[in-house]
Amino acid sequence: MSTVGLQLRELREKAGFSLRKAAVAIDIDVAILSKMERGERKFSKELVLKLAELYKTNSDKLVIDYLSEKVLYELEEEEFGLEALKVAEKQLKYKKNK
Amino acid sequence: MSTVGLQLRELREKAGFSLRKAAVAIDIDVAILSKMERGERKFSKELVLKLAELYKTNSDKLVIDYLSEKVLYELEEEEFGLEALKVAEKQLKYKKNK
DNA sequence: ATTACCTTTGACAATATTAGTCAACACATA
DNA sequence: TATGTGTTGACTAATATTGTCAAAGGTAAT
Repeated sequence: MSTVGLQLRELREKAGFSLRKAAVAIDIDVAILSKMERGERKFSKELVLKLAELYKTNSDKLVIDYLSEKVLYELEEEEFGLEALKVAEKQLKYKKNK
Repeated sequence: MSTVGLQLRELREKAGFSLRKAAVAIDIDVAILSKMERGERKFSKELVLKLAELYKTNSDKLVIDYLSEKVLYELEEEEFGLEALKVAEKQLKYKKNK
């Protein structure tokens, strides 16, 4: 399950766009959008932003979830995934204070 | 800087392997190992494990750092990188208890 | 100064992964 | 039937990753 996909599907429906209309509006093939919403294909950040704009919604949470999914994808099945995340977090915090 | 690269370089030197010998032992081109140790190319997990074994050292920390680097690479320059990590962590913890 | 190592570098080819295109399908409804 | 909906799979194109190779430059010993 892709939460970004589900979120964007809901947003699209609430905004009254058909899959085709939305795809045309952001200039991609309808097949791609269909697959992305269902998690069969990964989103790109660019498309997440375009869709958020199209649906007139704030993109922050969407982007965060998008990144989170990307990270989890890399860590799936990894025994030390959680430890790796903690190390990454520490490094990132440190970097921010540079 | 790649901490995995640096760590593996130190380990190699302590174990008394030349770059060439180590590369031969794990069956890769010496150029690749050279680049990996210096962070010019990404390691694969498989190679990290092979090298750890070659150097007779525990691989856990190396793997964790390897994964952490991979994750940070995806998040570099991302405004919401830290938030994404936290979401990912939460999801991973949840998943572990399934 | 040549031999024998070492590491680094860059150009190139091979492969794998990801992204995009397209046509057809199934479903519903006017 | 005609129109609009979303889904699917096969195919191609583009991009990224990996592997190969030859050559360069360094160091040390003889």
